[in-house]
Amino acid sequence: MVRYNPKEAEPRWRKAWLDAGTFRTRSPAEAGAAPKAYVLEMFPYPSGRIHIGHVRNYAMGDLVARFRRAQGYNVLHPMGWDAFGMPAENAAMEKGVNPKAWTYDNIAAMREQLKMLGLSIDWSREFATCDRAYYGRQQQLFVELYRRGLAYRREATVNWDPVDATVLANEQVIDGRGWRSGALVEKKKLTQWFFRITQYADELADALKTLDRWPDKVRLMQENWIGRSKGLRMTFAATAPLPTGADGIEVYTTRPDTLFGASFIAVAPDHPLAERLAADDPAVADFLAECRRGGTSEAEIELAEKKGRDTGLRVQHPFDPARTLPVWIANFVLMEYGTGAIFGCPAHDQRDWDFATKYGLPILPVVLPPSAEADGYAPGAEPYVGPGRIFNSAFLDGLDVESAKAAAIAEIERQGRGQGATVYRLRDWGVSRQRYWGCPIPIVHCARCGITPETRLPVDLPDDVTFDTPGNPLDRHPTWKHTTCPACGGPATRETDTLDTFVDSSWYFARFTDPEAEAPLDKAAADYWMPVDQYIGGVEHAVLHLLYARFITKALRDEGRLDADEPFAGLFTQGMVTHETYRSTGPEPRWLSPAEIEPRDGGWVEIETGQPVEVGGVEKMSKTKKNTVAPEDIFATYGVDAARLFVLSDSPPDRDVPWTEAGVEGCWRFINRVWAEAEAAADAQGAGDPDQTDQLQRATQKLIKAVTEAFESFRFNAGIARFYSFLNDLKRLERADASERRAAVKALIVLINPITPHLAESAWARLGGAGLAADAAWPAFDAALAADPVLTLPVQINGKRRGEVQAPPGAAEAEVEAIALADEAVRRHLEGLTVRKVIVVKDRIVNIVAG
RNA sequence: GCCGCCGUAGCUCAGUGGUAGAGCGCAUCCUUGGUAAGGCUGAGGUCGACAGUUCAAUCCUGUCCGGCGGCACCA
Repeated sequence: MVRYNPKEAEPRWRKAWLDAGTFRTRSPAEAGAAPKAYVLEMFPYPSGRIHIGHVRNYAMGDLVARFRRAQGYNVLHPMGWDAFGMPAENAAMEKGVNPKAWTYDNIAAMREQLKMLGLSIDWSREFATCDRAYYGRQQQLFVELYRRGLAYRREATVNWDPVDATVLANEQVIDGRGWRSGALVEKKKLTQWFFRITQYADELADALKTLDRWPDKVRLMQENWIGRSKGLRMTFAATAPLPTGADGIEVYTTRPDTLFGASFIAVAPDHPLAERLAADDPAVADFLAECRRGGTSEAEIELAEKKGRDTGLRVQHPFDPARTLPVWIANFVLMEYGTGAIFGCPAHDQRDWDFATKYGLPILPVVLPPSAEADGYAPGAEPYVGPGRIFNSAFLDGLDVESAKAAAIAEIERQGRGQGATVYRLRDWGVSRQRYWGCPIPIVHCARCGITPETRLPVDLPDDVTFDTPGNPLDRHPTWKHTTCPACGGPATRETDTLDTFVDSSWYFARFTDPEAEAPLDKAAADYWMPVDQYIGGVEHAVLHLLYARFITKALRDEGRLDADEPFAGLFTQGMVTHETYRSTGPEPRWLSPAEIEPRDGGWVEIETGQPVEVGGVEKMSKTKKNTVAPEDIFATYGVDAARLFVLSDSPPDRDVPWTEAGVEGCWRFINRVWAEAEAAADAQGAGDPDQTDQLQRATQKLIKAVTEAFESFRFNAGIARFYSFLNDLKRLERADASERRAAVKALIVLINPITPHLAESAWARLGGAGLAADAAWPAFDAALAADPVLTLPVQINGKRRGEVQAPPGAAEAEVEAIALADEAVRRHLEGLTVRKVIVVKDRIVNIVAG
C-alpha cells in the first residue's frame, strides 16, 4: 500500500497533459462529425493572485469541459485576461510603477497559479484585452459602430471627482464621494461617447425568452433593467399659451384607460416648463431648489414626502370639453423617464393618491372592481389598481382595462393628440472614460472635418505617461494627441477618452474562436464555435456585462461579422465562497484571520494574546474582515484536487459555499479512500461471491446514471454525494469478483475525472488503464445491468408501513397482492379487520385499506 | 411595496406521491508496521407551520412564518 502523494503526482500529470497536447482544440476538419462544445468561464481581472472564488468558478468550467470531452465533443475551453482598468492606474499613482508592466507581471504570476489548477484549457489561445492586437481590432469595431450610427457623442451629466479630475462610474461613487479620493462628487455636464444600446432594446427584451438555458432569475433581472412598458404618449392642450411657447404638455402613460379619472397634470422639477417658470418667479425657484436638495439614497427616496406646487396653468381634458385640469410641479415625477410629465389619476395609482390626498385634489374612480356595484361606488382607503370594468368614462364604459387602453389610444390617435408608444428604462451606454489604461477611442477632432474616425489603426496607447498630477494622462501627454486628420491631412487632435472596460469584455468570447485572425473575427471560426454553449460566472454580472455582451453580439451580427444572435446559449451563475468571521474580544475588537486563532476548551482564542475570540457570521470573503483563505496554502497541504472537490461538493453550485477546514479535510480523506480502492482493485485476484458481484455491477450502473444526470443538470454536489455512497458500496461488496471490482473502480475514475483529474490519472495508471484518464470515454449506462432481480416492496396498511415483501420486477398485481396478504407481519396487523381494497403500485408498493 | 429563490440530522446538503440518506461534527470501541493516520458500531429528524387533494404528502395545491437576493416615486 502506497499513500497517494498529490505533491508528487499533480505536477507530473499536468506535464503529461501538456506533453501530449491533450487539451489542444481540434479544428472543425479534425473534429469531423463530433459536435462542438464551447465552454467558457468569465475571464479574470489580473490582480496578480487567484482567490478561492476563482478556484470555484474555474473548477466548474473545467468539470463541464472535461465531461463534454469524455462524451466525445470537440471542446473549446480558452482563457484570457480582462486586463484594462483602474487598478493598474492606481498602482501607478501609489507605487510609481508602469501600468503596462504591472499588468503583464500580474498576468504572468496569475497564469502560473491558474495552471496549477490542472484545468483542461487550450492555453495557445490566451490573450489579454490590453494586447495591442486585441484593442486595435476593438478600435476597428468601434469605427464600424460609429459609421452605422451605433456610437455617437452627446452632452451628458456625469459623476465628476474634482480631486482626481476624472469621471467616475456610478459604482465608484460611495455615499456621494469618490471611492479613491474621498472628494464630494459633483454632477457635471460633459460631452461623452455613447453606444446606442436602446436601438436593440426590443430585441434584447424579446430574445430573453429564447435563452432557455439561462437562470430565470437573470432573465428577470435583465427584463426589469430594460424596463419596457407600452402606453400612450399624448399632449394635453393648454388653455392659454405656455410661458415656454409650447401650446400643450406632453405626457406618457401606461394607463390611458384611466384618462377620465385624471384630476391633475404634474411635471418634473427639471422639466423645461418648471425651469421657465422658476426664471420668472423666485418662489418657484425656491421650490425647485428644495426638490433638488432631497437625498439620493434609497432610504431617503422611500421616505420622501410628495411635494408639489400649483403653477396656476391649466390644460384641456382631451375627451371632455367641459373639464380643465391644473398643472403642478411635483417632486416625484422624473425628467429622465417618459416625457418628464404625467397626468395624475389618484383613484388608481398610489403615488397620485398620496399627492391628491395631500393637496385636496379630486379622486375620480373609473375602474370598478369585479365585485363592486357602480351605483353609489366610493373609493376606499387606498387606490384600486386591480382589474375591472371601466365606468364614469363615456365611450369607455363597460370595457375591461386592456380593451379600454386600446380604445383610448385609438381615440387620441384619431384626434391627432398623440400615439401609442413604448418606453424603456434602459438608457444608452456611456462608454467614455477619462482614463489612461483603456482602449483609446479611435477618433480625431479636425477643425475642418469635425469628428473623423481614425483609419490608421491601431491607435497605440503611449507608454511614456506620468501620474504625478491628477486627470487624464493622455490629455496632458506632450505629443500623443497631436496628429493629422485622416480625411484632409490637416492638423487635428486625438480623442483622449478611452473605452469603458465593459466594451473589452463584450466580444472577447468571439475573439477566442480565432485569436490569430487578421480581422477582428474570423467569420468561419466564429460561426463554427458561437454561441458559447456554457458560460459560467458570478451573478454580479447578471445585468451589466451580460447585457452589453448581448448587445455587441447583435451589433456584430448586423455588421455581418458572425451569424450568432446571442453570445451565450447556456449560462450558469455560481455562488460565492464564504467563511466564518472572527473578532478579538476586549476594548478594541478587530477582525482576525483564521491563521491568528486556535481552538481551545471548545472555543477559539487568539493565539497571540490567549483572549477568547468571538465567532461571527459566515460572510463573503473579504480582506477587511480577514476571513480569506489562500488557495496556495490549501494546494500545498491537501493538493489541488482536494480544493477542487471541496468547492464543488458542499453546496449546490449556484449557492454560496462556506469554506471550512473540516470540510476540506473530509475531501482529502475521500481522495485517499478512492486511491485505496484503486489499489485494492488493482491487486485483487480471482472470482468472488456471485451475489456481491451482481450487486456491485448494479451499483456501478446506478452510479453512472446518477452522476451523468447530475453533471448534465449542474447538480455537481448531488453527483459527488453519489461518489461517497458508492465508496460505501465498494467497501460493503469487497468479496465481488476481481474483474468486476476493477471495472467498477475504472468507471468511478472516469466519472470523477472532471472533478479530481490528477487523482483520476494516478488511479487510472495504477489500474493499468490505456492512455490517459483524460482521454477515456464516458461510461454508458446499461439499464439491463442496473435492474434488480428481486425488489423489496413495502406494505402499508391504511397508509402506515407495516411490513415488506419480496417480488420480482414486473410481477403481476394479483401475484404481489397474494404475496403481501400472505406475509406474516401483514396478517398480524390485519387481525380483526376487513380488507376493503388493495392498491398495488407496480414495482413500488402495496397499500391495503382495511377497517 | 413588487418579483424571485430557499426552509430535510448539530452544520453543509442529496432525495422521493409509497422503507428518510451522505459528508463533516458527536459518542463508543478496535487498530497503533497506511500513523501529522485507518477502521467498526451508534446516537441524532412531528422533512418551517397550518389546511386541502389522495388509499397514502417531506414531495402536489393554498395560506402563513422565517431567511436570502433583485427591483423600486419608471407614470
